[in-house]
Amino acid sequence: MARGQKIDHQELHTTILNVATQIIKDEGMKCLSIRKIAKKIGCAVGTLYNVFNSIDDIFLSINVATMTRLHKQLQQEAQGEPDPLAAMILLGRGYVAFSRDNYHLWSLLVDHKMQLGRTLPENVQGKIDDLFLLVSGMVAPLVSNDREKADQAAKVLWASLHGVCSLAMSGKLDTVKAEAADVLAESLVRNYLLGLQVK
Amino acid sequence: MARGQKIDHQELHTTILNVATQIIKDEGMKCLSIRKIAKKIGCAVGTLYNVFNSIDDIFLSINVATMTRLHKQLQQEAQGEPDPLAAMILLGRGYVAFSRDNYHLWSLLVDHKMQLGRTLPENVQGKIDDLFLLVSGMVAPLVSNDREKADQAAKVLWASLHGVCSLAMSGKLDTVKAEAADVLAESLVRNYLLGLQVK
DNA sequence: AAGTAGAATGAACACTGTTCATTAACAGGG
DNA sequence: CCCTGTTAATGAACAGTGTTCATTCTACTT
Repeated sequence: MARGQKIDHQELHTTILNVATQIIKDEGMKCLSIRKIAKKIGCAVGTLYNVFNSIDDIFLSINVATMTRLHKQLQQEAQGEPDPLAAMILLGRGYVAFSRDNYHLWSLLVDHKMQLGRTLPENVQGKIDDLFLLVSGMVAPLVSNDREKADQAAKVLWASLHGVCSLAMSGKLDTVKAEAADVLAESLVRNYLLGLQVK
Repeated sequence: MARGQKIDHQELHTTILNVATQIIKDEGMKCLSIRKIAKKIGCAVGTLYNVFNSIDDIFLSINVATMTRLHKQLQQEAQGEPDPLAAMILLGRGYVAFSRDNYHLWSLLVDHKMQLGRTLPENVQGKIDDLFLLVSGMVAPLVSNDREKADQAAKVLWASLHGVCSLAMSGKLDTVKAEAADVLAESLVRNYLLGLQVK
């Protein structure tokens, strides 16, 4: 890329994200480096810093995109199922499926951590909230639309689903393979929600 | 340390682990480096490689120690409670407390991943199994001592507890602070186990 | 045509884990 | 007591990492 050449800033932005996303899809986040992106694009490392403040910003942007896709997929997965419990089980299975089908991107999503002291940018937190609200809204009918109860249940379910996928993926659940994760997820969602309704 | 000087191999081993553990406790795993350990001990970097094969081996050794402590603490926490449900709730709270009180060490435990293709050493997998068996044994009385049911429930609970702590710690549960994690954990354990016993 | 603003550049810096030829200290034999 | 292995501590060197910034070149304005 010639010096001083004015290129479409927005275009470069998306190119960087596309290239970075592809590397992560193929090789995982540990194999992503600034120089690798620059080499694949055909520009200098410094150029990337004119578009993103740090490699962390690139990670965060990718995560926002991943969460947007996840949200859409979960919505589609559960929509049309009138029974709230059945819908929530579908959502659980959908989450497991997403984490399996997007292993490296999902790993980035859950493994990436802010450096100590820094908080999540609001657009990232917003996406988290969106996902949380999706779950909360689905749980509400099961707890007499008690907002507080629904929020707590949603937090428990969301975090638990995350835990099941997380341990299943990293092989830390002993003999549990990725295929079995959806069985665990269904057991989790069904029994937790049943338990909530006991008396 | 003078060249060629024969020092107690075992002593150096534990010294390295102690120093590394202290750094992680104070600053987190991202701040641990081979050179930092060497500097604090007062030896060369190469010396560390005579004792450990890689920095990953150091991480794994620390994780084994952490899991041993966690196992002991959970055992103490729940022992003496005759009611299985109440005992399991105690275990859940104990787990949350441990992750709160040992933030950096616990983070290392859950964040550390084998590089692709490599599997966990058997002593590490053994410690995971120990913890899992602890939970499985406690759940058994609640599912008519059905081994298979108990194993599945233990997997669900263990993974879910992990998820609750994980998201609570990283601030990804929105307004949920670390103090509230034990409330979520209790909700999780109680209602899941109640649900399991419905009908 | 000259001047200016802006961005692409890549060398440089301070780090990382890991390797390995060098070298110093010890142990045993003559 | 010296000499000779053997052993292990050493730290420079290597190939990486993210990040910075003075330089340089282009495109646009006056």
